[in-house]
Amino acid sequence: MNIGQRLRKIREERGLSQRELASLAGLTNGTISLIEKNKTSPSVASLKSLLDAIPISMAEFFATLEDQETPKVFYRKHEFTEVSPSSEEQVSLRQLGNAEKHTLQVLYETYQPGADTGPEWIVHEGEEAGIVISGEVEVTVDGTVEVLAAGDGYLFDSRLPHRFRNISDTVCVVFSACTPPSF
Amino acid sequence: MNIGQRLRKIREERGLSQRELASLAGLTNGTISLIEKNKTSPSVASLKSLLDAIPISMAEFFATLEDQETPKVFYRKHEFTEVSPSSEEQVSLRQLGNAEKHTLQVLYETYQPGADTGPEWIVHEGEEAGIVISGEVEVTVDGTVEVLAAGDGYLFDSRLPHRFRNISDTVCVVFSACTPPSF
DNA sequence: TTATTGCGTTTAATTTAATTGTCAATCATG
DNA sequence: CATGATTGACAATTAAATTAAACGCAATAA
Repeated sequence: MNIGQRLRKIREERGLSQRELASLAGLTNGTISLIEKNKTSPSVASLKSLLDAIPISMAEFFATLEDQETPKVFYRKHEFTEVSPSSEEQVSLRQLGNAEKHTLQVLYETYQPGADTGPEWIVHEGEEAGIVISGEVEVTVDGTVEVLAAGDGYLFDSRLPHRFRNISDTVCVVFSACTPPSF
Repeated sequence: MNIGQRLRKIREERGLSQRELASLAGLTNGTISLIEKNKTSPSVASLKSLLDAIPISMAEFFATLEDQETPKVFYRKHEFTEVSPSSEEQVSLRQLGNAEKHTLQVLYETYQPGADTGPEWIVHEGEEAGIVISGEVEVTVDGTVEVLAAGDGYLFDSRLPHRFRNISDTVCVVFSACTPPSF
């Protein structure tokens, strides 16, 4: 996001010191220093005070901020977002990035023993592929059933009805990709 | 601003409960409850987490929020903003609203004894008028000098060089209007 | 009834933002 | 040079956001 850099930029464009802006906004120079160095995330109320004093609207502030943003490329383990329906306790689907902004949806899937995406068949647009990282999973595609183990993979047209089941007694982890994103 | 109302609206549009959204955003349901009831102003970081989970961009969130905003009409005493140059200690100019958004600039002016806007003449576009609330002030417009007391007023073309001085030993308060705003 | 589940809210404890006061660096001015 | 003023940064304190847990309510099922 880099709120700090953006705030500093527009503040300096207006020729304001931290202290001047602070007094206009009803905050302190110390606060502005911390915000500009990204050492704190200001409350929306505080940021609004600052932007009103400049003045510039919240929408404008974030519009150009988000435009300039370099697209996110790298994701840490904890940054994957859980996207499995909350009802499903047995299956965890952890998605890489925000699929709505991409044509590729990448999932880190965890199937507990007994987990099952059925019995209704999954059908959607696009193609999907995956590779089993650990454990075993039974994959059914258009009537054909296979049990895949670590290192095995699959690739098929998502319009073919399909289903995943963990019929083993250990957790199964699958890494998959799908295009276009289906949810 | 009403961040709370807007957040609740879009959350409910997506059919999410506070708890669901909380787990997606990595916050707690209690926090969302407080935000939606405007009992707290979330940090920008927290709000971003929530909007990313929905998902909707910050710019979008504030764009429609600020569009819907009804223009501010009423101002409390403490909401007047001090606009006199920081160098001037003797003169306080407290402005009603944000002049940049209006064609009318309204000021609540306080002149300490000895206060003087001179010796350089003030000259700018537009017309200005005022009425003395309390105390006395010497007003010079285009060479003509008058001392105005409580109840007296003035109205002139701002392109005429003018100057205000408090030559009495009591504080003088003037209520003035100017169009278009000159600063 | 009597649990049970899911909802939003509230409260006390904790974590974090914001203030206050201070500092060294910078830049004019006499 | 001093000196005074102004700048941004920092440590310690205060204020506020956030958490974690419990609460009350309504809907649903046993």
